[in-house]
Amino acid sequence: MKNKELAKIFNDMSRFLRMEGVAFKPYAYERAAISLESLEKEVSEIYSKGGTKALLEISGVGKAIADHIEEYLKTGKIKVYEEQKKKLPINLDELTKVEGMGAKKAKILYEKLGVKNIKDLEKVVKAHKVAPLFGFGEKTEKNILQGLEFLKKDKGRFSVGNILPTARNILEKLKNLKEVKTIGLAGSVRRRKETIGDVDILAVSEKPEKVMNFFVKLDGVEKVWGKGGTKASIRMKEGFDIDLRIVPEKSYGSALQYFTGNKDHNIITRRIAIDKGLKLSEYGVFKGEKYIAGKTEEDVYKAIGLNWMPPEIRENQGEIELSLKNKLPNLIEQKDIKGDLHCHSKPDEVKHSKNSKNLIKEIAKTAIKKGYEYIGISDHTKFLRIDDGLDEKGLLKQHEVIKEINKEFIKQKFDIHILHGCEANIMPDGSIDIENAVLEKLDYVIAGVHSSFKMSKQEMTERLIKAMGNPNIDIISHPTGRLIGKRDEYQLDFDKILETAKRTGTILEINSSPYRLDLRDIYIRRAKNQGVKMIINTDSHQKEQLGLMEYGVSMARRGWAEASDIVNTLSLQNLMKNFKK
DNA sequence: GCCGTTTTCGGCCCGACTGTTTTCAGTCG
Repeated sequence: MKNKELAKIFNDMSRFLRMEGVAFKPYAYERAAISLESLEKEVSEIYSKGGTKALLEISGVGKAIADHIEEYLKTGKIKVYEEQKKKLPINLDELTKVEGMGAKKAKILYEKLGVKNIKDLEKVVKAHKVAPLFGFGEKTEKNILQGLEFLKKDKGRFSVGNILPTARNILEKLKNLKEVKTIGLAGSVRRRKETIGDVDILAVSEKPEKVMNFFVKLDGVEKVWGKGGTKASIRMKEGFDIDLRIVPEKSYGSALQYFTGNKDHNIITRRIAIDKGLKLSEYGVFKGEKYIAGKTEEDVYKAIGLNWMPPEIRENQGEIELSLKNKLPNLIEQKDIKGDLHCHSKPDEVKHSKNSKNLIKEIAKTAIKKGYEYIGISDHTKFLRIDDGLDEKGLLKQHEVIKEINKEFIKQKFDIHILHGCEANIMPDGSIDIENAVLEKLDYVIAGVHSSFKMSKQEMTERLIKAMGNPNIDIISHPTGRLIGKRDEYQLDFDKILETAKRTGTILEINSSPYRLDLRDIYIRRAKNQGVKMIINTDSHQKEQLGLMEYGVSMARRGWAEASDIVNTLSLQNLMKNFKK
């Protein structure tokens, strides 16, 4: 993990240098940081095997930075960095999160007003001490204040599950304008990041003013940040921003390429262009003044010697290297999914109502519409009293109900098979809240942690390892327990979890709920690399939520998963082979 | 500070927009 620590330090050093007005050096540190972040090997390992000479092999690392790395590995500190921090003891990470605050402004505010962090910033802004400063003004002060309030309200980022439907809606409205020739989403929404800062939309139009005027007057616009000839930016009442850019038709592909990739991906692609004697910008690929490509993304990547790659992986995590070698993964797609095994019905109906079949039938019919081959009902179990968890008796009764529905469906020629499972609870000691004798009778069993989240890393790891050792537990639901923006993942030795999953043949869930998205991308990639099987489920509590599958699939794609890594891409028969009994 | 089919010096990703200025710096993506 030294790679990450060093990357952060070099990023900080880069920003310090930028604040001092030093030219070009910041780039060098930034590049080294990017390089370290995407390095596959541990830098400490590289150093222990080959010394500073081996460090020089890392791209972006030269003599000075190699020395810094060596110093850090030996002493845990880098002297010049510590000195920089002493000279300017400000929390840059925090301050630059405020919209409109960059490194230079932060430095001035520290020197003139002693601002070290967000709290200080709020104080001086509210006391109107900022506006009179040279280079600042009334508007800047007001913008900083708004930026601060925005950060407080929702931490500045929104769940992709909240953003995507609104974004699609607006896209549709713009698409209907006759002045709009082509339009599409870019940015982190297109990459399907779990949280989105703002939405980027790109369009081609010969009458940009008309499109812009329509855009800033859309329903739900709270504020217009700015509107120029080719770019406009609005704040929606829901609290997030949307940027619209109008580009020439021959630049649509290059603009899409540029506004989709994350920063690192773009820096690298532009550097690759330079190495080939070309220039890549949002306007196209150029050789000198001459336009070479830009109309489509495919053209752009091809012009600089790369293969087109799916937006979800454009994060400089090795995709560029693989693209050069023609070895990009064949990512899983929504159409590969053959069923959803984490669907809740209303256990209450099973216990009390005579019509307990109805909801399960509705869920199954929704699944048929989605083209699924199977659907799994997996309700909570008895420990979760608040969610009407089923006890052993209830589960057995539900099992009979589902058997009957399957028989009815066969008669009526409904083309789906309903599997019966449950989502049992993993108790703090790793035991399960339902007797094995009953679990055995079900088609499959999901188990998850729904209580005591604050255990030590060792305890929580042992808790899960014990559950995975249970021969009746097939799937671990939402394995890290995080709730996006609300609750951190619990402490877990994920390497040990992967090792155990592999050894015991336990499947890890990719939970599609936009509030969970758990496993997240980086864990999916690690699971894939270890050969651990995964399943993408919706955890739906209403039949409409079966549609959340797309978020799970996107997360899986961000984790580089292919269909072969995900068991619910298999036919029913082959799926069953992945269960323990 | 780093790098090299423009290779040991000279360039580094790049353009739009805002707010402050009065020709441009800072920020963003």
